[in-house]
Amino acid sequence: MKEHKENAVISKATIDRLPLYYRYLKLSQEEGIEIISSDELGRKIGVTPEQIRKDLSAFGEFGKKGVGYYVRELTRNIGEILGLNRQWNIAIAGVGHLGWALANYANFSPQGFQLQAIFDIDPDKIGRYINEIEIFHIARIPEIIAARNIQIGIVTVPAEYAQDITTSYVEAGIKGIWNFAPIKLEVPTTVHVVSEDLSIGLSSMSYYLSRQLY
Amino acid sequence: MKEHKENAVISKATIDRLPLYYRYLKLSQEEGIEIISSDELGRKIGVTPEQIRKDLSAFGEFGKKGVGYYVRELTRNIGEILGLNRQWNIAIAGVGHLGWALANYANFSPQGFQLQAIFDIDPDKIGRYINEIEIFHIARIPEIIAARNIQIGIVTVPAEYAQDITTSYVEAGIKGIWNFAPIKLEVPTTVHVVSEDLSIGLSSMSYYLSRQLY
DNA sequence: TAGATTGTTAATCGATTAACAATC
DNA sequence: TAGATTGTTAATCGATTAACAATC
Repeated sequence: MKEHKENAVISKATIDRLPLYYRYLKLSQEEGIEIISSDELGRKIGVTPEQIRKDLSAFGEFGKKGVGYYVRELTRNIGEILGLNRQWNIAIAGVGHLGWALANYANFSPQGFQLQAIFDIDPDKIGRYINEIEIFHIARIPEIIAARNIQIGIVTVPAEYAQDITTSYVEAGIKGIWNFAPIKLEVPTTVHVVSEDLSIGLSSMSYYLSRQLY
Repeated sequence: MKEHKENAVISKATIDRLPLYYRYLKLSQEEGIEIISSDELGRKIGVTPEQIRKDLSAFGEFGKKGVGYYVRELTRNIGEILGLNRQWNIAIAGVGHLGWALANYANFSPQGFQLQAIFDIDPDKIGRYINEIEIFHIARIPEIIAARNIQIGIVTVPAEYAQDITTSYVEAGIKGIWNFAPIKLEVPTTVHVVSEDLSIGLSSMSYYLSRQLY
């Protein structure tokens, strides 16, 4: 197999599609499928085969001409590219409805994301457990983040507290923020922020439905 | 004021930024701010001023040269563009952790999104209420969607049931699907799907952190 | 060998950024 | 008037699609 092209700059669009490929490949692997073509994969996840081949080619040559991709091998390769072959320790700040839902999200662990701590400010919640993970007061963010080697912090606090929590996270050494608050977070360039702005989806839906409905 | 440019094709990127503008403008309005420049707005939400002006220019001329935008007027205009000046009736299918969180999401109603029904298959949940909204058996989707004039259906069922629920929704007359299941849904072209694929954010984060961390 | 499918280059498409005239 | 800021056109940048040689 060829070497990865380590120094090329990869587009964000490509990176956002890799998890899609990975997920479907893993499913195929579990179903015992050994080979898949870019055409087949593309049809299943809604991406053109050219796009898939282009995306993958940024990292190396994973397929066999005239044959397709070996599912097990490609899965392993994409997993490696995405850094999913290691454990990431994560924390949640804010046990509202959404934080609670995320704390219960089983989807984390299979991919190496391990919830290690939960933070809130409500005295009634502190000391309780969600799925065996303890809820701590937010004042303990510095201590716990460091002690448990947590790299990723989830922000599910109300918008008005989101920046403060983020700052605490960053000062505690967090390297990635998964933000669900509907504001733009200020972080140093060394910290990576992924924002899930849920209300945007609904509003854009409203736009399209308005135009189409009558 | 000038006429809107009704027949131009607007990019999806533009539409996805409008809710961002709208939200910040609404906040500004509540704070009593009367005028805002594209520069100021852009700084606050992390979009370049040129981009904002370009986006808005697709719909009309909403600003005053040398002055900026009247907050109240621009808010109203964007709200109109997005179709937020009317009520949208929505339903949720799947009362797992995420469905439950969304059912409790207060963010809906202020923008005219009104939760009208919840569906699940679990006999223990049927007949119960979340925030005064009743949980019905999914078999009643056709009846309830029609009776309550529900236009938008949320999908928070497990992946393996997501397509069936979607099909039920569509056959019942739903025009928009807000999908949280990690699969590609098949719908007629007349139905608009917005997907929130939460696990992608975490995986792409893993990619960036891997590259940066050591 | 013939058919299938990859990997990659070139062409196209679309979105962002720069620049600036218009004008408040 | 001078300074500020919009709206828009042109230039640039980036991402997708098309095409096809390579090869299994």
